[in-house]
Amino acid sequence: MAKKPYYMTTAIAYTSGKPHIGNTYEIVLADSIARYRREQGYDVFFQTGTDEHGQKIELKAEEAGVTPREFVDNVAKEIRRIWDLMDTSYDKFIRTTDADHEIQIQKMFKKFYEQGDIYKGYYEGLYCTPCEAFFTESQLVDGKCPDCGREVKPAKEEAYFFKMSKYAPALIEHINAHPEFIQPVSRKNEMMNNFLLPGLQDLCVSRTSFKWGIPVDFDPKHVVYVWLDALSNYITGIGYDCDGESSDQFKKYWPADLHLIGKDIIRFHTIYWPIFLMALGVPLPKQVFGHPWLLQGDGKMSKSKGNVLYADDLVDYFGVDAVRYFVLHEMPFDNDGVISWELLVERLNSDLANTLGNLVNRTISMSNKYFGGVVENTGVAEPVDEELKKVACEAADKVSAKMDELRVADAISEIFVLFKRCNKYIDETMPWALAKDEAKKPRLATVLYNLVEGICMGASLLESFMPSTSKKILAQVNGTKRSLDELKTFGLYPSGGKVTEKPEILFARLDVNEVLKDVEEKFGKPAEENAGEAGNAEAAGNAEAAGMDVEAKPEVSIEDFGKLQFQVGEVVACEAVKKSKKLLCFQVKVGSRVRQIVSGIKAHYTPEEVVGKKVMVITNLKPAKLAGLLSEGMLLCAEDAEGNLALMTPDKDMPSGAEIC
RNA sequence: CGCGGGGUGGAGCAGUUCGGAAGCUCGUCGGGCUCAUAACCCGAAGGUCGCAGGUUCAAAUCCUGCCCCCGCAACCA
Repeated sequence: MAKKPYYMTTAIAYTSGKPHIGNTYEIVLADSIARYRREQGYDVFFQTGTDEHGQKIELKAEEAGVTPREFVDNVAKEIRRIWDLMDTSYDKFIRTTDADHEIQIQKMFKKFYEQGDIYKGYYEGLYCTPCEAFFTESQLVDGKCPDCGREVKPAKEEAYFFKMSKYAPALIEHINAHPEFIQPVSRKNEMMNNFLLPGLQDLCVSRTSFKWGIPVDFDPKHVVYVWLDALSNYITGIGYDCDGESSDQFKKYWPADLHLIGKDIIRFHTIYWPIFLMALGVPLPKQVFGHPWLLQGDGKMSKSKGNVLYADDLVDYFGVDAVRYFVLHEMPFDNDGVISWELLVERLNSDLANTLGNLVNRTISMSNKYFGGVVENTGVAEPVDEELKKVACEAADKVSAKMDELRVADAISEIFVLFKRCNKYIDETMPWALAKDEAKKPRLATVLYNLVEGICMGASLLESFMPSTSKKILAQVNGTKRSLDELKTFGLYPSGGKVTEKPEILFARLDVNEVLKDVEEKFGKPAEENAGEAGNAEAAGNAEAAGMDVEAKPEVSIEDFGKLQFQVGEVVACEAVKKSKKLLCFQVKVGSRVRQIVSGIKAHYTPEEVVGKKVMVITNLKPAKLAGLLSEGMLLCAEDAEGNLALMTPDKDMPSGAEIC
């Protein structure tokens, strides 16, 4: 009987930079699902890849002084290196810069155009020529360009639009008819209420403002909107052809069984993507699952705080499987998870070293000590064995039930229930006591047999989540991996098998403080302060004594420096910007002129306390519009590791307008 | 009134769909055991389930109002 196909994908990673642990989480999650589905007998095709077009990448490449192509090649390589490091079993790694993908996108775009789903229209607005940007009436400042303050004039720019509204009713019907389509279900209402029911606007699906994208072949000054480009990877990657020459692979695997994505991009996957597919006449994917996020313990991951976690750094400390275990275990079904060095150490110690590693180690040690490593089932059963056997035989079904709901964290927990039960069984049977009585040797043999068997069963289930640990354990006890069917039976370990003489420590315990200290040295900053007990005061004290290091910027010449103009300004008025959490709007007198400066320091200063202060201002910064207010310059502040700000003021009284050099 | 998520013993979370004895992991304390990676097993302490009202025989769960935290976005020039 042919295996049932199962096609699943991750979102493709955007190649704007190195992926952090949160991005890496998705591929590991997907991998565990893919592996388990294979275990369940599906013919799985698991696709991941990279999304490589767009203005942001064009800019990043420019900053880095390389071509976009070189830039994405580098990043894609790095992403793939990390995916491989994490032992993920993807079948295909697609890149949106692949030639066959690009050709299909062009064909699709043309098809949409020819069948009237895409029409050429105009993006209308008020245009500022020097800034090359459109603005709406409400964005203007005094009727002028909010960026540069110059005149704007009505203009329109050519663009292609997709008629979303045409397909909206069909999509609404589909979502209602298939409640499992959007997971978790709480997201379904969000999509319906916020986007579908109020009415979809036509989507602008081409850009002329940058070049790094797939050109529209019949109108090359346009490039295809990145989302249309990126989403389509799910079909182009398996051989979809717009002219009806799709591959056998496509026919076999489409529609996809699962799109696994972050919760932030559910809208694109449950509205735009289905509509594009409808327009192509291709069936819709069966399910889109928006997983939660993995957050840093102390909040936002930020490069300036130096606290971004990367998979490869974590792997250096804990190993691949421990990191896999952590991200899978710590991530609940529909809530964000938390990750930090401390939590990682805690999980490693308690679950992996203590519960699992120690179990395997003590079992093998006893087998060697009492029976020279030979594991024999003498059949001397006692009632106490039943509970162990029951837990062992039910484990596979319980794991499967959780996996079918995509509750991966819960599935792993079920496996650990078995390992914990094994540890308990050792205490119940007290093998060391049995060993003292020669007459009880047969019973002792059975006890150890049962333990080895339990470990084999648990290790087999572990394969989807911690593949190399699973292999290591089975190798140490000289067992073979069981299929899910075989896991319903207790006692398949061949009697007379021999375990390894020297059990290797699977997971070594780590000392939290040592790890933190090490991390601090290696990354130059505390990864995270100990919560509680004088942590903050102490941290502040330490920072005071040690100073704080920040990421160094490239050296600049005196000429570069000279381009900036700093002056002393006097705050003559200040008020909070309404509707803004962070901004204060200052009137700063610099020389004879009073200029308006908007600054994000509301959390640190009240308007009253800053009036009258002399401050340091960059006066030749290009004006910008913040919250609709023109800001001409920037107030300089010092910022500490906690993000506290202090305005810079002159040491002695200086007249407003005095140049700082 | 921008969108969204959240506030449950010291920490991290489940439970909220469809009211019905407050649960899990870690930590702490006490005990047991000694095969093992100071590991394992048992037990205990510890919670006004953010606040205030309401519905109900019964509310963490339903309703109303409020407070606080966090993402995203706009606006950390």
